[in-house]
Amino acid sequence: MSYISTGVEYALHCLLFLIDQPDGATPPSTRDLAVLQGVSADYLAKLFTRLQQADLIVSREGAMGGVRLARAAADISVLDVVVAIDGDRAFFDCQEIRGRCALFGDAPPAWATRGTCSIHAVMIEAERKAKAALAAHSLADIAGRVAANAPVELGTMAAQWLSDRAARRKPGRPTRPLDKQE
Amino acid sequence: MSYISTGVEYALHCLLFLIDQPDGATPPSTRDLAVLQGVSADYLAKLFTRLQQADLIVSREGAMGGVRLARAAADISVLDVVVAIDGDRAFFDCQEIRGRCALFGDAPPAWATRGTCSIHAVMIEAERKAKAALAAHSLADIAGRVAANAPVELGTMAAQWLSDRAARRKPGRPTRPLDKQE
DNA sequence: GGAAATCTACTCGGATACCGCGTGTCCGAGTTATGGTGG
DNA sequence: CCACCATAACTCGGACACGCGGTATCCGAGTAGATTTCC
Repeated sequence: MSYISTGVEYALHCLLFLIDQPDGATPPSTRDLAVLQGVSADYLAKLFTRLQQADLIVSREGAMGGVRLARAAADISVLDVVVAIDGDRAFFDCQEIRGRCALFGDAPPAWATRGTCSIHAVMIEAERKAKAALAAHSLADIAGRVAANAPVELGTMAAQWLSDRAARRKPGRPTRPLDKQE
Repeated sequence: MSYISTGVEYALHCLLFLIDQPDGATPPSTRDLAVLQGVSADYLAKLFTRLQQADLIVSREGAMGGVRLARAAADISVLDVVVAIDGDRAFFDCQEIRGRCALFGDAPPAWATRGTCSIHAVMIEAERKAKAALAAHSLADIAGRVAANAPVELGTMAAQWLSDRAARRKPGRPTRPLDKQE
């Protein structure tokens, strides 16, 4: 399976649309974002709770609630999102095979299990290189590259779509008496 | 799950013991290696067929057969082993979410799906960094680092163990007539 | 003494079982804004 | 006019179903060396 889950992909795509949201307006809901991206709303909601626990977003509960970036897009790295969604799962989990070597019988000598396994060390180094690459890109960076390849009206189109969708929410409309319904 | 399977770990540990095997002697069998490492023999055999398909080892079939490195340990990188065992599986498989965006309706415009996804590009870069790190280490490098942390007699102990084990193989001893059994 | 038969120990590859985990769904609980209702 | 209530739209989090793929086991087929047997 791939190292980076599709959950991370969903989250990143959605987070890009949270950039440049006006501060006062009602924030987009996770359902709005899910429909916008064509992904499962329930699943995305679960992903966003993890983003919230990692302090990448702040959420407002209740009607007219929603979600917004916790800090500037330039201060959220791709690695932040990966760790928030997938946890800091290991690139490679060492089974400590060196201790099981038949040369040692049942009791491996101390020098055999001291320090980190030489093979493991290589994997750790590769993992660090990969994570450094992920940490080097922020949400703002990616958004800039997306904008460079898209027509200028994309930003306003997205903002319009989200605000339309927010305006369509109608909390607290009790079911009208039947005689007054149209 | 982790990106690098435990199969790679098994293979690497075993390959280290194939370094410095004398050329003329009977090569170690995969079962020998499995016992030496305390690992499932059947599973390891399956792994070694993949190493053979990747031309990292050469195998000799039949009795007194076995396995040996196909080239110098300095010319086999960790990445070679990873690719041979796990295949070149993707770090991240892009679902092309950008094409599903509700802004586009059913027909995403050409500019939206042209080139590689900006998010995917970041992942590809991280993957290349990781693979470069894996490619930078050879079997010989690792063996050198293992030897540096172990007593000097480790090498001869391992060679002794393997040649003892090879000597114990007794192909072609037919079951003796009952009257001659002890 | 040499050829054939026999037996053992390999590699190779397919079939299959097990199981953890990523993906996705469903639902109840708690929270909050809105609109209607009654005093 | 104001307090209250019902309702809708959220977030949060647990429970659970499903399927894929890594790990592991088993077994038959083919191959090759060693030993015995037989001519």
